[in-house]
Amino acid sequence: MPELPEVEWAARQLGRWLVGRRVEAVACDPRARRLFRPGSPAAFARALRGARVAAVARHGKQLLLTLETARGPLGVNAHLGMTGKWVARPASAPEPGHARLTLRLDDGAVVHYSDPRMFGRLRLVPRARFDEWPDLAALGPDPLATPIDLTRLRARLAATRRAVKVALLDQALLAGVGNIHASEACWRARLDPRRRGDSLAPAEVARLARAVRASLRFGLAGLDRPEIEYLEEGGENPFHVYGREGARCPHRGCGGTVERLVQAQRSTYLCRRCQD
DNA sequence: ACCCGTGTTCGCTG
DNA sequence: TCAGCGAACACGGG
Repeated sequence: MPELPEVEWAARQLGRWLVGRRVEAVACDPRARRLFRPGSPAAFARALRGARVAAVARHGKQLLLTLETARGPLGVNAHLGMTGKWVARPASAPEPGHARLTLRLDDGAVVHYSDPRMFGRLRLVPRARFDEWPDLAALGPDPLATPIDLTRLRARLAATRRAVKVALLDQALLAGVGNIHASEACWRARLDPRRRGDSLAPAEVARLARAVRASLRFGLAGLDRPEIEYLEEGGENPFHVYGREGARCPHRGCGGTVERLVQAQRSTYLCRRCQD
């Protein structure tokens, strides 16, 4: 599920559901020990009970919740991993499958975090000092929130021998680009994803930066419709090359075929005819 | 049954 | 010292 557009969408939903609300009861799945850091699921539940949610923010794929507790501010850094999902339900509704965290709010609503594979994380950040948290400090700039600094991107790509598509997955380069949009951005920029980072000319870096932002905005536009209440699996593949092995390249007049290959243990989709 | 997966982290290697 | 690589994590879906 989660690429950066989905995480942005989750942040907006969480903002609507949680900000200004008090958490009256918390339940954590005791078997999901690896999800809650530091400490145990029970300790996490104790830390959140009675807190009021002051803000929900996002940087890259990291969600940042600021809570006010009796002992002062407390941060929660949430990451959806591969299969994490936040859902709001009426208190009377059955909880979703693989609910790992359940928050009962003072307005009667119930918000669940569900995550079958438990590759996500729910991390307590003391005093909500996100800027001092090492994992977050290591992230690069967020390409959905701010224009891409071309000088910085050029310098960082010039310093790596890795393939450009693999470099795009490095959250220290740009925070939030995942496997889908890395492929999509290379296709939009007509760049071969196997090109070494240090082989790109300045004009190619500029094309790539535009393509990254265009792909992310395109992804968000597909979600940002008021009638959507929950993100569901299935439906049409909204992407241009991702998951489209064997299809015609959608670039006008190209006539090539989308192919799949593997880079750094992840699928890459490309059209060899127009990406070079 | 078998293979695949929208992500991150850790340990090894050269 | 460090960039880069590959296994590991855990489970559902095709």
